[in-house]
Amino acid sequence: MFSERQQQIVGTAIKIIANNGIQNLTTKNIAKEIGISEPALYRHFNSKLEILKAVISYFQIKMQPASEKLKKNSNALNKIENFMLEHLKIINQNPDFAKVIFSEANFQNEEDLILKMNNMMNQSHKILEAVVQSGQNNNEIRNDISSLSIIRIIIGSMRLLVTQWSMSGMIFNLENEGKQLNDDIKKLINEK
Amino acid sequence: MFSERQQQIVGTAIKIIANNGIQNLTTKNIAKEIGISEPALYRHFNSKLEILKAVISYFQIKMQPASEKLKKNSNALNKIENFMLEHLKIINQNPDFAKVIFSEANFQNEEDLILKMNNMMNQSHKILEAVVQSGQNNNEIRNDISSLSIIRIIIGSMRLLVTQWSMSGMIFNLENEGKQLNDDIKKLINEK
DNA sequence: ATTATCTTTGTTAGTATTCACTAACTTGGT
DNA sequence: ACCAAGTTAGTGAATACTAACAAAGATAAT
Repeated sequence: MFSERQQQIVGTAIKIIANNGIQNLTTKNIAKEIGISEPALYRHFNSKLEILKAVISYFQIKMQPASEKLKKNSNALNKIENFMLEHLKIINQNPDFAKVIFSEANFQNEEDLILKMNNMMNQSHKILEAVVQSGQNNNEIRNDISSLSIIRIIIGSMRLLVTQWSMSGMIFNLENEGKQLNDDIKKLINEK
Repeated sequence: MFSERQQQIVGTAIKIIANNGIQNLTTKNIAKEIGISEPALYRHFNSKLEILKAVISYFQIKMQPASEKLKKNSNALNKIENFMLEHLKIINQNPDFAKVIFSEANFQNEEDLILKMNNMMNQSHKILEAVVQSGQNNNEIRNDISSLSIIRIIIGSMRLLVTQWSMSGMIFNLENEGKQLNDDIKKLINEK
């Protein structure tokens, strides 16, 4: 789908966003970092917006394995645990992602980008909702709490954890803290 | 502290960020929206950065009442409930805030702004932590869950709720959904 | 096999536009 | 007469993007 040069451009864009903020994501900076001229970029992407779209696609592809964990055959709480830990594992392995994720607000006025980003998020939320509800039907997850609240708790706390990790300069172990958080959530929502 | 004109400038900046994204927050747009010339802005602020700092200060002042709820004399669960609901009430009354709040990533490369924003958040987290821990000591809040996880759940789910509300175009009632979320969190963390 | 052409990917040198900000002047209230 | 708060006109720097050309390898014709 993406040529090697295109992948290099996308990777460089992510690196720049992570290190210097999206304000410094300029065609000039991308070209300089790669070591080619600015117009050469336009041989591979029609516009800067196309590059940003590719960044989201790349992100989406990389995060896919986390959503897959929600589909594997297992009980609900295990699926959720695997989802969370896989999610954090991927981010831990690609720390640049953490800062790009939260730039969703920066994409605010680019309709296409918002849609692309929203679709990505809603997708995993939908699957997660089904998992939570089936868990509630099996008396595996507490039934006196709305599935919506449970989802908000899971996704919200996970995102906050990543934010804190990223903003702290990654001084703590993301996967360990994630495991702790997941254990606590499991304790809270499981139907004894 | 801030003159009327300064308040108008800050308010206009917030409006622009909310409606058009921070990329469109330009001195030109602020001036045009107010109906004065661009250089007139510089009679009231030394630079655009100063305007952004004022935006954060304004935000901080407006959000203060929410943190105050954590200090009022009451039991832990009530304090948390009042904190959450007050927070959402303020945001509901100032919908423009929602989009500015979680744009901390936008301030990424402005050291001063990051610090200002981080201080603001850590402040309420610290107070919340004390409330949760005292609740745990009083056997009011479950003790088998780390206070850190509880805080992440409360703040994380609340932030996600606001994000969803803002991204959905505010189609649902933020305060009602907040009440529901808080009820569910209370059920989860209270020590029966 | 050699030559000719095409395509891909790069280059240098520019474009118009926009940005935050400034210089110099004006006006109206105290 | 002074001063706060406005104006018009303009600055250099940066931005996304383009025009025109160059080189080199693949493809095709002779």
